[in-house]
Amino acid sequence: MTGATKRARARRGEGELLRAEIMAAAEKLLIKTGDEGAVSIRAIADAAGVTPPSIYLHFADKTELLAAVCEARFQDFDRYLEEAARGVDDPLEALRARGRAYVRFGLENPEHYRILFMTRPGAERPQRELDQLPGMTAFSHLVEDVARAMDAGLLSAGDPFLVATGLWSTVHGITSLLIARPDFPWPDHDRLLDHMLGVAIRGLEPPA
Amino acid sequence: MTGATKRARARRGEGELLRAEIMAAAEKLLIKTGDEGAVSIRAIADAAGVTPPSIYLHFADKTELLAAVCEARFQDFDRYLEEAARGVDDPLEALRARGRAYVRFGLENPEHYRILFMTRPGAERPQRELDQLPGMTAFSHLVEDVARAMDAGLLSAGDPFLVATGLWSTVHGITSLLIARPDFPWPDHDRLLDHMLGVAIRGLEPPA
DNA sequence: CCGCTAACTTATCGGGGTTAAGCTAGCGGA
DNA sequence: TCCGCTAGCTTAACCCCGATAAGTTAGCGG
Repeated sequence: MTGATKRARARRGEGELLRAEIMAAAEKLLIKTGDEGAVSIRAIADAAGVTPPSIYLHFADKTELLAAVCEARFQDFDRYLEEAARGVDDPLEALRARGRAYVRFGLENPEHYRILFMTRPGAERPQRELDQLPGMTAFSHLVEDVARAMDAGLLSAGDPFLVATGLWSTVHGITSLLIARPDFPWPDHDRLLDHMLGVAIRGLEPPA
Repeated sequence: MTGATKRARARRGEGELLRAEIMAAAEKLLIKTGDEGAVSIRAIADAAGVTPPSIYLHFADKTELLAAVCEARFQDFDRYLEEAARGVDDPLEALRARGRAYVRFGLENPEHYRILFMTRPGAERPQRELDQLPGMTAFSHLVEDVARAMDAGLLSAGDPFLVATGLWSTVHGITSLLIARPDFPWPDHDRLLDHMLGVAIRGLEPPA
């Protein structure tokens, strides 16, 4: 099954064009099949109208390709969360909006989410600089928001990094479980999420 | 690299012996390598002193084998959690102990945990009966504990199933993130976990 | 001693990631 | 105009994988 017509060779100096076309083909396959396993080097090459070894002219190996695809998608992540929190005055409501957006984004891009946040980075992926980690700017914004809420006295004072890490773990927990175990008899997703966000924020509020 | 000496054929009527030996070999490989990808049918067969097709006399396919291995390990799960909660009088402290034990078990069996709770069940694994899901008895015990704490007035009244699901998501969140993203600059694990359990329980307590 | 069958093995298929080596279009220069 | 060089690919191959069809062998019942 040859997917695309054979691609014409790029002109001199435009070899990088193929890189983008490979990523686009991989992205399309990843979304269409929703299964990392179905996104093979051969299938990607076929969809891009190219032979498999061509891919290695632009990516060291398959994991690097998939990482590039997922990270590209997750560059929208921070923007998406900021958008959701924008215009929400109450800092606690902003945190809630951010959490809801996080889960929504994960469920709308389940395979990207799975690859980035639910698989162990093999020994191949070297230790990356902290601020290079995908989603790190989004996390920084979360820490800032938590700190703001603490300063405003809406959350009890404490370590903003610790609290933000806990909130991240919480929204990741529900996101990843919904992705990994769709067969579980989940309560209504919004009801569960609102419950969890309510519990988390109530647990963080200063004692009355 | 031939791993084990060639295994002697089982005697008549004892064919089931091989099933256990295959699972033992797979379990050993899974723990030693810590990588599902390294646990190939061929490697398992080699370690068991058998040829690859023999495995298919006892398991329909590879996922069934790995599922059997992981579920066997997780039969200890419920016992492990109950043990941790036993003898703790305060129901809230019992919940805490249960949560801590959950995370500990996951981190002690990361690859088992990953396979069972961090991968999408493919279309191959059919919808299982609810009470056949691995870890389901452990979850039932959690629901009961939550209901008891509500009855005792230690948690505000509500839907025990919803609350238990939220607690599960919370401990799963920290467990799975610690497994999937060891490169993140985590706070001390115990500190983070205690913080999260504290927040969750405080958020569930009846208003003072 | 024969035959049946449980408990395997041999041989093979199609597909995967990856690499070494070859080909070719087209630009720079003479 | 033609040559050579090299960017941008392809051809061919290797070794691994999961899985299956068909064959073999050991040992018990008669």
